[in-house]
Amino acid sequence: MAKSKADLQERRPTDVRQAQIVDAAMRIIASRGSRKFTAKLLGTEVGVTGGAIFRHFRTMDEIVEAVVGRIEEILFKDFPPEAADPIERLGIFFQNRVRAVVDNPHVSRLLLSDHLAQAGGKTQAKRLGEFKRRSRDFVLECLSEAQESGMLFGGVGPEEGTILVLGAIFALAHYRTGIPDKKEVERVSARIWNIIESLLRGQDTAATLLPGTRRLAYDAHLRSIRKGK
Amino acid sequence: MAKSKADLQERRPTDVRQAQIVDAAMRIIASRGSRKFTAKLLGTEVGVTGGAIFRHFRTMDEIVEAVVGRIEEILFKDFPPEAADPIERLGIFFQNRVRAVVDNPHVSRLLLSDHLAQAGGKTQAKRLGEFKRRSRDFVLECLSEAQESGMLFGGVGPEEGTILVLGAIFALAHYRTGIPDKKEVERVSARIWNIIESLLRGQDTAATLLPGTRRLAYDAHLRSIRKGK
Amino acid sequence: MAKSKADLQERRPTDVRQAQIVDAAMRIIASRGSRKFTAKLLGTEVGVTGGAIFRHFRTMDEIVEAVVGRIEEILFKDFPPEAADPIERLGIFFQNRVRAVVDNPHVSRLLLSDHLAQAGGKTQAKRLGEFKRRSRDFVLECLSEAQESGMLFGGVGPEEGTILVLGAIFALAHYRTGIPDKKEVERVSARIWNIIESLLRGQDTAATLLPGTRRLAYDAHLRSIRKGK
Amino acid sequence: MAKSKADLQERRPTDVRQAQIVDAAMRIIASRGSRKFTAKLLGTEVGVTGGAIFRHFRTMDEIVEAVVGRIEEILFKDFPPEAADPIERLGIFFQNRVRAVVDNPHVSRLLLSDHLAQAGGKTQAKRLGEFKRRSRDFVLECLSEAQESGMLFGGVGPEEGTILVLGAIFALAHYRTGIPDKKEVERVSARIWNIIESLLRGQDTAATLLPGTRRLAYDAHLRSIRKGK
DNA sequence: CATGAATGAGCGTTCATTCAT
DNA sequence: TATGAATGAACGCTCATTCAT
Repeated sequence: MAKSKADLQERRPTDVRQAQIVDAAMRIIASRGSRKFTAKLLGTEVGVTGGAIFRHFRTMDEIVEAVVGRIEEILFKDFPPEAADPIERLGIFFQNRVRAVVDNPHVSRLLLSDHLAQAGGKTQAKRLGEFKRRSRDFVLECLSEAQESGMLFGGVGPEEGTILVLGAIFALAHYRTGIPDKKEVERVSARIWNIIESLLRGQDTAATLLPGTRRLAYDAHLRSIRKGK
Repeated sequence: MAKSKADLQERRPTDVRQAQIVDAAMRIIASRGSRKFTAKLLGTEVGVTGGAIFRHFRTMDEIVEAVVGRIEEILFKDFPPEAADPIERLGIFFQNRVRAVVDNPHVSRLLLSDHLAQAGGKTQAKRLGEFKRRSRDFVLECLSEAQESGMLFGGVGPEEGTILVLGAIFALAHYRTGIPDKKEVERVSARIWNIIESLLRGQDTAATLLPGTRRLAYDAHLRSIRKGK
Repeated sequence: MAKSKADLQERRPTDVRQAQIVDAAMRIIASRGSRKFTAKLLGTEVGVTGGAIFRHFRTMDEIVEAVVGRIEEILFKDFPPEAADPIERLGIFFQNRVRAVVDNPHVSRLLLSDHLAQAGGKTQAKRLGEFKRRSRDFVLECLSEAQESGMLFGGVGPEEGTILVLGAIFALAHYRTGIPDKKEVERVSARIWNIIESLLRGQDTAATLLPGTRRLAYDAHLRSIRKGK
Repeated sequence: MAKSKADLQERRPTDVRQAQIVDAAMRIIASRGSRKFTAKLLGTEVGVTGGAIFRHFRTMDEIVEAVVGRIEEILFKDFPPEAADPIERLGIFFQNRVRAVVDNPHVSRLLLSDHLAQAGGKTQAKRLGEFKRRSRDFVLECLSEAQESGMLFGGVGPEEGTILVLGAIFALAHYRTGIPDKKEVERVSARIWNIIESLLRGQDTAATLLPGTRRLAYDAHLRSIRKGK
């Protein structure tokens, strides 16, 4: 209780401040827009003056760079997943990605919004484009592999599948504007994947909802995530 | 001969200028970011000086307001569609909306990017939120109605359906970063809808790909759009 | 009397303001130092706000560039003089240059002080160095030519002569810290040149003070300057 | 081995640091300009952080004050010289001063450039002005005394002589932009003084170049300097 | 209706100076 | 004695907005 003063934001070492600043930057850019991404507001958010920001980052662009790096971390944690079955692999990616954007609501807004692209220069915009491309390519490859292995139901091509999968992730990320109940989102996202999976495999959707033996690996993954929480 | 000068951008009446300005504003915000959304650049794009902008709009915020209004027009043209069958109705909406965002690439970027929300104040952000809500509610209602009428396949609830439908629209809007071939996007979007529709109706997807009589109304709509081109 | 308002600094066209700004910049840099060379003070001096400066020059460096240009004009007006006799030529240069730096007291301080070199970048520093070199080379060449023609008294080489000539100009420019009486400076500078000339020509100094026929051209030049006043 | 760290710039007593700081300050102001005269750079140059500077000087102005003091030392070392003959006295001053500014190139630039006047406040500017005045007065007095003693050749008054003497010092200090060969400068400066002296004494310059007995005192002084090196 | 000079607020950044460590 | 985080006041520059012309 003698440390009541220390609880306030005073004299943190640079590495701590850097993390705080990157956090604040993500919050600001995502929820208040790149126009509000100013050194002063950044300072206010971490409890220092605007000028003090530049003790920890040389320029504002450097902060954007760090934010983009942080997004990459979040987005591509455990990427790419390693399951033999390409559709299973896709399912793991789906759940990971939904989880990532729901747990980090700023990230999804950041990515879609191109706010970063304008806050940072062309370099950062390019990196962000790469993130999108890398994700899309992964999905496309999973589905192409599935198709080549004859696992993909004839009515759905890799291209259409990609749109459905990525679209569902987008939509789940933007599902509720307010702070969503993560539990609920998780339930919905599980149901969504079941639907997509059965669609891809060309099964009777109803059958998929009563999980059979084939889904064991995926279910195990899901359980491990839940326990990890 | 004497009017050679007048052919250039000089001394247009306010209503003409307003339209030019709103156009330019959409272009700038969408493709160069809200940070570049300045009176000077706006002026340059329509061929006047920065100061002249304020003859036609009192403030920059007023321009944002007009841009939001324009987006509403584009997004909710022919909305809501009027088909008796809720899934058919949804299909028409799907195609209209995909068409709208593909024909107006700025709009899709604008909407998702919340650039407007930051350029304008909270009022505009609210309006944009309304647009999203109105669209989502429409989809949800279509699917609820379908469910109540027993037309919705049991494996897919209205909520999941909504996510798939909206997600697909998102994904199609963002499908290609460059300027997409509209023809191709249209083909893909048609295939996507077929997949979604058969999924919703619980049919064998393959069957849907061989259009039956039930899809006549929708196909008629599609044809009318194509002719309109 | 109805124009009392117009006398104040209000709404001048860019070219007028640019001249005012360059003037003010010279004054400030020369007498208050490059540290005080700020947009705000510049603005105050010409009667506008600091920000308004940038309507007339894009950057502060551009202002420094203009100042350096102005100095070049002042320094190298009527340069090089065209007299057949190299020592006469040198005399004209001497009087011109003394006149220039006495009439424009800022220039001499500016040149010697390297204030400009730091206010501007390396480019401007180089240009200023060129001014010095060009002046020294002219003096050196006059004296070398005189020597080759056998006109230079043996006791004084071109190098020593150059130092005496340039040094005298320096010293006259810095002669009085306050605002000097131009008339007096002119008288002194004429006497100085007489001394230097007779020294260079190896004459009895006293003889030179009683101008003979050989100095007619030079004296004519001096008279024309005096009339031009 | 254990003191390898201590060999670097670490934890010096204040007096040592103060000297280092004044040195660094002179270097910086003279060669990089007063705009670069910052606590941080000063710190870097002496091997500490910017903040540490203020352990040794209370303010930056105090450093400037010390620099000015240092300049005074350099400039007025062995001043005024004590020879009976006023022209001889002047000659000693001349050589001393040329030597001082050539040996301490920073000083000459510092003095002429008024960098200090801007780095410090008005107080320092005044002191620097005093230095100039004191030097000029000394020269003027030597020449007046010579005139009163009938030693000054009639054609050259004390005022004109002062300008020639001070000008030559200026010019020698600025003679070469790069690092000058001290030996050569010394030779040139000796020749220059010979010329000036014979001019002042009204002698045939050539005679002066063959040093006679009258110059013994001065020559002795010169020799003592050379040995001192 | 349009220009272009001006204001004033604000932004990124630097810097002297202070102070807890 | 030194470090390095912080403050607060500039500074260069941009921009929305106003207004005389």
